[in-house]
Amino acid sequence: MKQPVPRVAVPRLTLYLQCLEDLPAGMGRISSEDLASRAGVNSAKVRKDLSYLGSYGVRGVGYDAEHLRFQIRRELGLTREWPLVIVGVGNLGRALANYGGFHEKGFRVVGIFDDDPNKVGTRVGEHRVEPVAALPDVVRERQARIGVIATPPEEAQLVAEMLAAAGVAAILNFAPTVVRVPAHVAVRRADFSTELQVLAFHLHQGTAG
Amino acid sequence: MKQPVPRVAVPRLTLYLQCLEDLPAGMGRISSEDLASRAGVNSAKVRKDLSYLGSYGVRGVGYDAEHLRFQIRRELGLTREWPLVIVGVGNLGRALANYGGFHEKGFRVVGIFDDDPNKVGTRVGEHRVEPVAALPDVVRERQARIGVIATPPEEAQLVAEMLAAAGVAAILNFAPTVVRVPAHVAVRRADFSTELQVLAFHLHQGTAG
DNA sequence: ACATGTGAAGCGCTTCACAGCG
DNA sequence: CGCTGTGAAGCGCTTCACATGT
Repeated sequence: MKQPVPRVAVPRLTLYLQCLEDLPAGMGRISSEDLASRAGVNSAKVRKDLSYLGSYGVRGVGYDAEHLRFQIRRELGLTREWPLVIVGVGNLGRALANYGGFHEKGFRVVGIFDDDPNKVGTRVGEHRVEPVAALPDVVRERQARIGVIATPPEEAQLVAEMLAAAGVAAILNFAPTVVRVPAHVAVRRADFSTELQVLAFHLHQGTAG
Repeated sequence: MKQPVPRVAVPRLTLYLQCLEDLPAGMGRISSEDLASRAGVNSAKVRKDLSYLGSYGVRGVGYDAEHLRFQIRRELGLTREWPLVIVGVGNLGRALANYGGFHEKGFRVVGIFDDDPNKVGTRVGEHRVEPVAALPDVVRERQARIGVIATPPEEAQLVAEMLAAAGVAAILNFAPTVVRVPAHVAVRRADFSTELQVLAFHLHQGTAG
């Protein structure tokens, strides 16, 4: 029967979701085998992961692609819209703010902040940059649940504390440093150099045993 | 005795490395307990992870911070420099190219590419943007081992194939799509929306059971 | 006295292999 | 017949708890 989703299955569900959205138009159904090969995992894992959502496949046939998309989105909590704020308007902050897929993926930018007077008041995407001092009020008023840190590393800890104090429940930290926040706030690192270093390790293993 | 590093320990080693680099100046040694609390894991895990490198701690005392940094870097293969190329000069590509920590972290940008004629020839960081058509030759000549995809999703698959054909051994894909490459090429996704969706799931769980 | 290093137990995820069902 | 859904076995990682060493 329907069991709770294991921690490690969550990123895989987002992966399947991405694969389903990249599917050629007119592909109404898909087998676990096909989805597995697109996602780069084995089919038993796909079936097991999908079984955590419920029994939405048809034996002998496969899964209805659109229905499956909806069920994954439902399980991940993406059938509502999560308000988020972005702090830091460098190239990275701009790249994030201009990301086109927010609505489609279940998110909405409700504020973007920087302390550079040359940036405050300018437009980025559909938003006007506000001073960091305005962050606490904005987070509360617009009910932001997620804060994205796109500042230089020196400012990341302070921003994390402001976000936590203002009441966000989760932080995505792009700065190459480790921030400490109260236990009730979830933090994920999205660090470029971590990713590169993991790849370097694989290459290193390949060459040096 | 010294065992091979488990897959899942690799990102944690990079995390410890980051914590060690953020240490207050003049902190010559550190205990597993202290490092664990900075990294947000438990101390037994730190000790176990560090034991994969060898026995570099002193019982009753702790670890020499600088020596430990070096040993982690050695194990990850960061005592050499890995040449990489960046494809796509949008805000994201620029953010990546301007990342200041490449040399310190063990990487070197040897080329940056885009197909927009308005961008080719312009400078980004210390590099001049080259046309994507030049990618295969540049990768070969400058021995790039890693390719970073910072293009729109529509172009990601083609770029991935070019990188693989040109001989990179690893790809870091920032585009929100899944790319397929020959099995001998390692791929990591670094997708903004995946990270947000994982956080959304945690928030969703917290509120809805 | 104190913190590391580590066998061993415990736990959760992966994979297998096939029963179940359209 | 074909593909899903799933108990059960297998595997690898985490955590414990203490022997080890300074």
